[in-house]
Amino acid sequence: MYTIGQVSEMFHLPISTLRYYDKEGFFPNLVRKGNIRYFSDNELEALRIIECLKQSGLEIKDIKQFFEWVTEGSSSYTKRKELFEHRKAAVKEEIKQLEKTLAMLEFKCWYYDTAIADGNEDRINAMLPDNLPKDIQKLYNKAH
Amino acid sequence: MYTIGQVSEMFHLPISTLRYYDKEGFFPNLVRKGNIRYFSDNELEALRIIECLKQSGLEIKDIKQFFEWVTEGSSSYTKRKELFEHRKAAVKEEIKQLEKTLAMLEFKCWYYDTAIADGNEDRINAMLPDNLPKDIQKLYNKAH
DNA sequence: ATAAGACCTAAACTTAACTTTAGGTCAAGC
DNA sequence: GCTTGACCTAAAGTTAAGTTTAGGTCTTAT
Repeated sequence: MYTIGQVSEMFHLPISTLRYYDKEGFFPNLVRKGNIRYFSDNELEALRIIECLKQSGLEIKDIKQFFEWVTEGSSSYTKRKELFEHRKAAVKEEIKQLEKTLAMLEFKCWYYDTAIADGNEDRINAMLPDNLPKDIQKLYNKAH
Repeated sequence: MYTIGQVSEMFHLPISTLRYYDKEGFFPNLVRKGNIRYFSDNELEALRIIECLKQSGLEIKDIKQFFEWVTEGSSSYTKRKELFEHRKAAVKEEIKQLEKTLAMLEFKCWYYDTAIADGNEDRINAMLPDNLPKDIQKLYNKAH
């Protein structure tokens, strides 16, 4: 059993955020003793799920919906599974996007390395858009 | 040369967003004829950079700063390069986080597959936290 | 010559996800 | 017995990144 201050430290989340999550219904089984919240492993796992769904791009109101399904019990297993499948697809897509972004950033790092060495961008501009060094051309094509 | 409507279609961005970016100074070399904006390849590349920096997690005010550096010319090459290096590190970190998130989502998909097959979560809970099937245990450990 | 369609501005509005404020309870240490 | 520190609530405030509104211009098709 942990107090809100302990959980705040464990997850590096402000206390106000934990209270806000509670108000949103994200801890359906949270126990209170004399108005004070006590977080169990159950709530810590809920927090991990919240962080996961948030990182996956889900909005707070839909995370709320998920916890409503949890309180409905086994009849909502299928809905919950579909939610996770959709989030899985979304995260895979997001990673793909970020890899494209990364290619652009790596290209730009080379770009400025070269510009710094040359003192200007003339030589680079002469190589664009398809006479870049082989590895750099790959990055450029991925990013564009 | 493209009108704002054409660029809007090409990049799937609302016209209002392009005007907002312009007002923020993201197109330092944009040409106007009789008050109408004309976007050249130059501005399209600026847009690609904006999208890239935005995806990398940079805030609008810092993207603005970047375009101020661009107008300063070659004296800011080093600053610009450092910006891209930092964004590169940030995106790599973000991808790592998303891969952890993905492990959690894959674990949860297995979890609900199993719960649906069993009609309850009892068997799964008996396996937690370290008697899961080998592959699933890997996902679980990565996510926790 | 008028209606439609693309463009323009300045300024007010929106939305999500918190965060801050103002005020209060309660237990422990000095 | 009083102050400090950790907890509590309800309600107002914040912030970023646009979006919408209300008004206007200019060109082109009818």
